[in-house]
Amino acid sequence: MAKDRKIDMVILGLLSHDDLTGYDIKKQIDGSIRFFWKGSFGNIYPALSELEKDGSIRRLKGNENGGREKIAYGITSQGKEILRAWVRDEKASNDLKYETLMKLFFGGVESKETSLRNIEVFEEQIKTDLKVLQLYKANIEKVLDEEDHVYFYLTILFGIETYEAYLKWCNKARKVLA
Amino acid sequence: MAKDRKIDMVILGLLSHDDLTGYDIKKQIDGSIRFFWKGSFGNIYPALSELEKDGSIRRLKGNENGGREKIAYGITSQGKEILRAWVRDEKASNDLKYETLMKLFFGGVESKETSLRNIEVFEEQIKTDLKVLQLYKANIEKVLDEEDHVYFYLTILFGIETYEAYLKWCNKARKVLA
DNA sequence: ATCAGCATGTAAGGCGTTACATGATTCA
DNA sequence: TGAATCATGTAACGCCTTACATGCTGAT
Repeated sequence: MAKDRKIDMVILGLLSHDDLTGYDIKKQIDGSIRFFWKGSFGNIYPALSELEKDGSIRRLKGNENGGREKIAYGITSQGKEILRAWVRDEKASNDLKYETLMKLFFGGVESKETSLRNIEVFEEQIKTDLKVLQLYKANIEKVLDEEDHVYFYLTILFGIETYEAYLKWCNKARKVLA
Repeated sequence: MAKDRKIDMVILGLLSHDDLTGYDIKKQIDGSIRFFWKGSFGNIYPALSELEKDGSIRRLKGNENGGREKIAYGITSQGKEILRAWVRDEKASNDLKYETLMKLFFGGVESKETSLRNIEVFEEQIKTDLKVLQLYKANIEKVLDEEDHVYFYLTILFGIETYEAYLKWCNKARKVLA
């Protein structure tokens, strides 16, 4: 196992629900997972190779539709145990890098309008993402009875709660600056 | 200039207020800046060398107290312009990695108690940090009339707003899981 | 005298981003 | 036929973390 490569856990986590290809995994990361973790092909494919090598996942031969090269993976019992051990481990590092906040922190070297503009750009991005989250929320509330959906639901609630806080702050910040 | 090394901007930003040593910079990062950016000695010292080499900062000879080795740096006009150009640049990447959320997202592979525990650990950390932020807030509100303090104040408000949202979410999450 | 904190740096190794390379399939 | 999307990978390069190495200063 890689020492500290969390992308391994994203992969194991996703494969614990379904068999997936690297491309599928990327799509899921870019969908709902991107709100708390990111990944790229140059990241995912090497991780898949290594996870296969040490027996945490296995390559599946299910290539039913013609000659297309498409490699799906499934999790092994070893992989499942590694995933569980990681979930049980209490320590978790939440590493936040807000370049927007940094620009604001040093905003004194430029005009007030510059900082207001930086806040505006941030706000627009948040509004866009918040709409996506609210869509997810509406969709999942229809199927909330299934046990596993609860965990997805909680992460969406987290996103909505924090994004709304961001927007509240944007308004406050505008007033303080003015 | 390094391509995409934001620690350069932290350094330039701090030096735009005061002359500082690498050690001072580290302390400031570990203080108020750590809420939106992090840095280490292995990060800061090489960055200082390179910033000096391309003329964005300069080494100051002010070593008044005896033979102690202590290297303070000051920003140059070139460094100030680089900092300003970066602040003016609208694009900013806010890169958030919440391992806690990831553990929760895949919480279905373990017991409900495990997820509740992970939430609890997160909550405790947030409560600790929120107290620090509220202290900062109280202290800075005494001197808010100085123009430059406004920017620091805004970042503190950001932290408080989001951390309070985290705590609200923790309570919701507990209810949803129960 | 000893220990915590001040102070500067280097080295190894790991991780990730970006760009590139390649080719198949689907739909207009 | 051409473009978009599906699909897998590699290579270069850069950045950061961690651990290590070294020595001074101030307080008890």
